[in-house]
Amino acid sequence: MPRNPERDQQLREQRKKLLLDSALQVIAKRGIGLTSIQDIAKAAGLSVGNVYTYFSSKDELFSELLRRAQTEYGISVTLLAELDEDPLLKLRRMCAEWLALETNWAFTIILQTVRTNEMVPADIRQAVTDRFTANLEPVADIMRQGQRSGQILNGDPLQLALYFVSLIQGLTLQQAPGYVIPVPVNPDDIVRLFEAKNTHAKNI
Amino acid sequence: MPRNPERDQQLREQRKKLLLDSALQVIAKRGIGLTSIQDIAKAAGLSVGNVYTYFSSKDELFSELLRRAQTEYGISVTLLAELDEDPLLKLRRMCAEWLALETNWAFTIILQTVRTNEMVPADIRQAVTDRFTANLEPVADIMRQGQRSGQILNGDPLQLALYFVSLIQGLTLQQAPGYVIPVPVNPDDIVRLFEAKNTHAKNI
Amino acid sequence: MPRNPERDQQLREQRKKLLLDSALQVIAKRGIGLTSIQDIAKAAGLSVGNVYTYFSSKDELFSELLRRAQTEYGISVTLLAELDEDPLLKLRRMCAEWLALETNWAFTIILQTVRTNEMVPADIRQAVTDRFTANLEPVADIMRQGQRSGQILNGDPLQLALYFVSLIQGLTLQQAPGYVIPVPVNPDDIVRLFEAKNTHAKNI
Amino acid sequence: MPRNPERDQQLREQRKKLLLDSALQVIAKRGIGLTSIQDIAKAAGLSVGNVYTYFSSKDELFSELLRRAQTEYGISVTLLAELDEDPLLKLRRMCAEWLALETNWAFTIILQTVRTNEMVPADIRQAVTDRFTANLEPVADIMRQGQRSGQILNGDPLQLALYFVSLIQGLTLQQAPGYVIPVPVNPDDIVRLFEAKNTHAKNI
DNA sequence: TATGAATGAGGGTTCATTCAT
DNA sequence: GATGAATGAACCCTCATTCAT
Repeated sequence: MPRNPERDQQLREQRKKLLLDSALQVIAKRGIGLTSIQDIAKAAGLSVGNVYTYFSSKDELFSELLRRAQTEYGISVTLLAELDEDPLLKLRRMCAEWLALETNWAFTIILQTVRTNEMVPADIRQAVTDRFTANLEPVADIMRQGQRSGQILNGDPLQLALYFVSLIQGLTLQQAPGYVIPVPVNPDDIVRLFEAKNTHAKNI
Repeated sequence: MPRNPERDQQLREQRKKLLLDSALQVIAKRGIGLTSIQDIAKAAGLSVGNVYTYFSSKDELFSELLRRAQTEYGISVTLLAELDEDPLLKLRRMCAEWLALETNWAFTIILQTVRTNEMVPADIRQAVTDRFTANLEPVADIMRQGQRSGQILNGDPLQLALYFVSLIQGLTLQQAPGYVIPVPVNPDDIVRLFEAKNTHAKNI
Repeated sequence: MPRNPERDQQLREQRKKLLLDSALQVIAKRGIGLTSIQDIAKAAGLSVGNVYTYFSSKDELFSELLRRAQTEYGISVTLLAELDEDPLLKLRRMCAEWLALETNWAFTIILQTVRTNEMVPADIRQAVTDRFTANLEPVADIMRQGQRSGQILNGDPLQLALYFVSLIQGLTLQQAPGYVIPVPVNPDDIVRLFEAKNTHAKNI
Repeated sequence: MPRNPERDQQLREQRKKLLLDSALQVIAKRGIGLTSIQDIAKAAGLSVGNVYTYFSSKDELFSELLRRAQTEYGISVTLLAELDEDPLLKLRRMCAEWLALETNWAFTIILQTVRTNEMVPADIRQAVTDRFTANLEPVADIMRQGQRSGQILNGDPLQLALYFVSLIQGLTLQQAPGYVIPVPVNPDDIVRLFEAKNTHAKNI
């Protein structure tokens, strides 16, 4: 199989993805502060020096990790919003999926770390914040859909979206592995907070 | 003004408080992982070595910082719960106060960081989690009060308390200084999520 | 000359040996308590951080240093014991060789320091003590050989070995470079202490 | 009781002695490397700063400690040498006393540390070595007495004294607390090494 | 490209010594 | 004199990054 620029580029992308996935795994286990390039390289089965072939710095790797995760999340929530389905069910699915994946926990931590850490370059912080804000839109859409059908509370849909996402993220952060708060968490109960007041009355 | 043991002790306490306050400021800016003893000492105007006159290690300082903040918060929310006042108003107050103080922002970040950071020793993490859980109780009490008067949603009060606190903390984390998400946050709207569905209808 | 794993391993071993030799030199001069990684690195012409590429900690380096020295000594004294030679001559040789080499002086100092220094972790101390005790055996063998031929004093051979080794080590310690005690030291005279009382003249 | 210069001087001497004794105790327990001014002060029930009222530096304290110990030892061994007693018995007593006191262990370690450590100022090292050499004299005297009575081996008495003292010190160093070499040590057996060859024959 | 040794800055911590009270 | 807080240098160790092979 002869080398060609296209195939090289493909391999490069594969390696980058491998490194990013490995990074997320390690961070999920060790926490962001204890994750070194060494750890990531080992988890990916590459050498330390080789990591720098694909990412110019640790910051760039983390930044790229966030970019991809946020983009993926944005796509997935946009698709969800566009589904022809009960809005409340959509919220429930978001909630359940988010709380289920352990990697989301790591991702949320990285997100917060980057957004609250002044050591992170301003442009990266800005980019992360912008994507976060943009990703509120599809959630706000779901809220709007629910409001139209009278299933979801009135009020600024963007605000509701922010509350919903903040609640989920807040809960995610409580789930530090091994130190769980002894209170059950239930997607249905969470979604219920956003249901319109007279839902039941109506139904009855 | 000659020295005496009492005055010495007083000065000691003052210095400890100064260091803890400085630490809070710095951590809020840099994040816990990047906050060095050097930073704290500089912020407090002391030498690095002198920090160890008051705290035997960085861990102890952080642990003490959290202990104090959580204890203070616990007392304040307990007092709030015991007030003879509209439960919804109590929630509103909690919410407003929490989102108003910048120190709460720093404190929330530290709290989350400690609970999610493997660099923090396990026993400290456990202690923090335990206090966090204990501090849910007064909030659950408020929920119970509201449920008895029909003002607050039915369901496990402890769970509702966890949701409420998580939501506030989640929102707090979004408020990174300088990179605010362009969505207004309103305590009344937040409390509304926890109101009983047919409150108004009933009352009317 | 391209790199390959074998050659890498070889270089690694060379570097380790270089570091251990440098450490021995420095410790001999400064004493174990005042020898820093910095000193060792400088003596070896390497950077401080690089030392940790080869040894995971200062303790491990010291421990390895002792392990090698004691193992080498054990082999050499075992070989000596097995020689087909006059036992008294064997003792004389041990004595002369030991007092002659300056590295033995350094080694003795380290040995004693480790065994008497609470800064050294307990397990390392135990290992050193165990090897020291084991290395008494070959010397005791020599004593037994001499006792069989009536050339060496009666009594517990292990005890005699301990006395012999302690005497040599005690003398070694007196030989601090530049501050020598003005008393001549003579291997023959030392060995004479262990000769049987009425050996030759009387028996013949 | 009014102050007067004489009494002040007395108190000063008492405090110095207290500090030196405390230092020896602590060193015997912790080892020289782990003994800090703080430890010594605490053991003596004084404050850290106050130690510097009596000794200008840690080095001076250690140096003074050695000076006193060596002087005391010198006096005691001189008295022993002048006793009208069997020379072999004298050696036996020296040996037994030396190996019995735990503080002698600490003292021997300090002695060796100072003599083999180039960080110690040259003049202190020289002084220690000189006193050590001087203290060999009384031991040599005992040897001479024994040689005159035919009880002790022939040869340079000073050399024999050095061997005897080195042997005792070597054995002392083996007795690191908690890591004892499993070989019994017996003063009688040690003295026997220095007995004249045909002692028994003669006696019989 | 791939490797991992090498570097150097920085972090936590200790401790002899000084100094204001 | 007595106290213990304050200082600053030094120590061990880690880790992002570079570089020779």
